Amino acid sequence: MKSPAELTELFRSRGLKVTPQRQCIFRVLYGNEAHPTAEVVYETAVAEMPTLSLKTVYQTLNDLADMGELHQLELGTGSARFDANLDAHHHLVCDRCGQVSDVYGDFPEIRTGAAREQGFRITRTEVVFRGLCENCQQAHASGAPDPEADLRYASDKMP
Amino acid sequence: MKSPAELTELFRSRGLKVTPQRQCIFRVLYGNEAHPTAEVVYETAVAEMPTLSLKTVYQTLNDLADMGELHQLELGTGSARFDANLDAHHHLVCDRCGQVSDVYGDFPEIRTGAAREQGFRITRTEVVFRGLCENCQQAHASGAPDPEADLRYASDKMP
DNA sequence: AGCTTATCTATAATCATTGTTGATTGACAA
DNA sequence: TTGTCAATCAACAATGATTATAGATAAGCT
Repeated sequence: MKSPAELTELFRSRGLKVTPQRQCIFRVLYGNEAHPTAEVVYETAVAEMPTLSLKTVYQTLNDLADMGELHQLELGTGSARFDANLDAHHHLVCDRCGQVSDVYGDFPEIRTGAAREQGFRITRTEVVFRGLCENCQQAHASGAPDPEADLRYASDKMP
Repeated sequence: MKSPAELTELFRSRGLKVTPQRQCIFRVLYGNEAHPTAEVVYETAVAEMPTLSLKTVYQTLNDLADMGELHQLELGTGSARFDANLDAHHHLVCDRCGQVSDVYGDFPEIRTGAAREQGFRITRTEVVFRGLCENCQQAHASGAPDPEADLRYASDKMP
């Protein structure tokens, strides 16, 4: 995704105002590869700017997504996740903890095989791989008692 | 998906009771290729059985999904959609009206290409094609004034 | 610095879904 | 077929994610 400085330019050029709140959100997102939810972005940003509201986070994330500077992912993990990585890539989703990671790989056969299917005009193709991440495989193998545990889809804080 | 009679057997064999409400829901789902939301299943079923509650629909859909007799899809269209088609297939989603249709096609390269990625154990691979359906392409081309119109994600009634 | 207008916070509303509860109803066995 | 008990029903309330409303505030241009 673009740097905070570039996003500042972009917002100004579109007639949108650049507020400290928005800049704080830009900083949280920049280089973030954790696919955070709006809530997680809010928690991270509020540590730096305690008066920030969740609504502002939603608004800014939606603005960025509308401009194509951020991708919104709906992966069935309860809430939308935002992806600052704009390179062509796909996703790996853990069914147990909800962790999302990136998979690089171009699959030309999907595009050629399904092109112009049923009169549709296809603009994007998303591939989602689901299963268990390394940690959750171990937890499962070592007889973790409750696979429906509360940690399922626990908020994954970013580093 | 299994026929209402087979589902009746299956529920009994699992110790679940087969109520008229459940049978009504089985009938609504059988052969349904419209990927209905819970709300749409409810609206269809309630026409036949006016006392049915939405909660019962959710409960039965979840029971069927837990048994693997129905797939729950999270496609970012606002609410979960239920897919009675258990054959291996993927989905085409219209960004404008939310219509979902099936795409058959086996893409071996995505399995071989991404196998055992980053320590993950992959159990399912879903491919989602997004774009505009035939109707919405026309609406867009003919200068439909409001692409954010209310008909976006309108409930798609089934035949 | 002042004006205009977008944005901010806070609060409340909405939507999809799930939990709770008392009444009702299947399935099974006698 | 009828009694029994657990499962299910419907109505209501609660939850979690997201969005709308409105008055106060501040960005950006002049």
